[in-house]
Amino acid sequence: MIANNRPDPRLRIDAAESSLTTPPRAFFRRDTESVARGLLGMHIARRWRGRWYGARIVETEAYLGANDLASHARRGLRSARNESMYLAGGHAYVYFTYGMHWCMNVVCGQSGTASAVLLRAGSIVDGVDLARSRRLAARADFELARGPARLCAALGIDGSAYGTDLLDGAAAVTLRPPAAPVDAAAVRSGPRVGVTDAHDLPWRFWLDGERSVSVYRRHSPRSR
DNA sequence: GATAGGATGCTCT
DNA sequence: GAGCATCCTATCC
Repeated sequence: MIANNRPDPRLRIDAAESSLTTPPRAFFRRDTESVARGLLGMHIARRWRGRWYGARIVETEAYLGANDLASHARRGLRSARNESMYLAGGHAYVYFTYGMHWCMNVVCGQSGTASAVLLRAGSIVDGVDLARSRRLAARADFELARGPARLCAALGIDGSAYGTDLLDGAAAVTLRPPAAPVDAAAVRSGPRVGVTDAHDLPWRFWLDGERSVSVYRRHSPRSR
């Protein structure tokens, strides 16, 4: 474990170097919306077979826990599936959905609360060749991690990352601060994608102009 | 380009 | 048993 409690604006990302730079724990103890905004521009780094590769986060969604009907922890629900949502801020909540897709959240708040931020999209900055090999259906590089399941697929993130401390620089999946400051004016917000309940709340955030931001589609009930 | 429908299995009610 | 924090492909314009 590394000392993560000292914010350092000089931190820079270099995937070729060590894994010793992660955001401070205090960053994730704030309110969910602030964390969702602040995650934009950060990098999610994945270590695989001794090599680091990763993506710059360009789109997030805030899920506020017990009082958010769209959250997996709505009404205080606690189960084996969402147990990691109740860990301290900075851990990973990974879930399997639609019978085939993995999606990853960054837990926020204090231990015992269940708010989280879904990583909806990223642009691959390291290991594009590896991401391409995992995402053969992608026609262009900006499509490699456009969408929460695609992001996980491109980086090879699955249930093995469940509960990972993303601020542990030695973990297989870690967070890194932005390589360059993010212009607050470039951050946009709007309704969340694909949720059935509370779909009009503007808790989705993205970086304006990024091609990897996913296409907004409001949830529509499906027949089987 | 936009849209509709199928795939797939886990989770909750 | 119904629904799902999704993605891919085919089809239509």
